[in-house]
Amino acid sequence: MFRGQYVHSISDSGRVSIPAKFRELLNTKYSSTTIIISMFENCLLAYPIVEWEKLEAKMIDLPSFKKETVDFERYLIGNASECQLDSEGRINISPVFRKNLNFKKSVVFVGILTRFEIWDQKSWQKNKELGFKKFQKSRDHIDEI
Amino acid sequence: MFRGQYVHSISDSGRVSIPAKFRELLNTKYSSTTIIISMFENCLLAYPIVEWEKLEAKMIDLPSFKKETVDFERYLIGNASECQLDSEGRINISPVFRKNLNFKKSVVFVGILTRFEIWDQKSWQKNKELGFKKFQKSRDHIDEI
DNA sequence: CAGATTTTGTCATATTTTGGCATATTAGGA
DNA sequence: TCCTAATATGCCAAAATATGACAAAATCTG
Repeated sequence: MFRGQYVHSISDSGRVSIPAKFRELLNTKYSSTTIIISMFENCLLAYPIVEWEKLEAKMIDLPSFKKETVDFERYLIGNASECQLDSEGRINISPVFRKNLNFKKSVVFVGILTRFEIWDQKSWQKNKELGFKKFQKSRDHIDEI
Repeated sequence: MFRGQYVHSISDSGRVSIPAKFRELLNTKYSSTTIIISMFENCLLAYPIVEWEKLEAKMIDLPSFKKETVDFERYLIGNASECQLDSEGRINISPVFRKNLNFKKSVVFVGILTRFEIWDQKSWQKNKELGFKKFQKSRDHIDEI
């Protein structure tokens, strides 16, 4: 499972290395270093190809013409792009993504079970206190755990 | 069961040894010295991998994109990291954790049944009086015991 | 098509993490 | 209270990791 936070620096050309722990998981559990990256709220969302395909399979079953489905799919699929890790475990993040999310010098990788997020470090910091408050609030709704 | 308090010192690189009593429990009851640590309010939360996976199994069934789920998982899993005790019974605590929780020289291990907490010694001292007040208040809400 | 610019692959190196040993410290028993 | 065994921790060498540099390849532009 993807877990934890890692801060990496990103080059001017948008190159960044994926945390070793995540690479290992891709190699062992997923036997593939191909990932799909798409936009999410203030961050990028990255899935191992296998997990992404599960997601697509579920999306295909959503009611095609429902407004919410169209909006959801257009955003998530429309922004998706496939990446291959290179021999050093790095990927390139396109100028479009970097511009939209304000990626500057450092980014934060955040592992969340079957996927991971990529944040600009400053945005992540800003979201931190908010994140904790949100967590506190969410706890009341997560009665099952 | 994890019980009791132990004060240990933490190296500049974030290395700290787990109390022998806890290690013994991991070996005997859990047959694994892999633990997951995550941030919680003012301290780290540590679970034997088996106990943690019970939590994750529940989390994986939550609706992935719902706001409450994202907030909850981003915080709890995003802050989690897997640790293998080394041959000397030590783990590393990442710079992110140490910074957030203000871990200085000494930390306190606090055993709580199926998990244990790790506090910065000073924060632990500070929270002591507060802790008693909170305990007093909580008593009225614990109906099951 | 030629030159300029960007992307990619490879190597080198600084930094961090890990493993193992040796010593200091603590706890428990006689 | 002292002795012994267990435990914690400092230290150093070895390995892994992140990232900067640069040349080769690919792509874009006029």
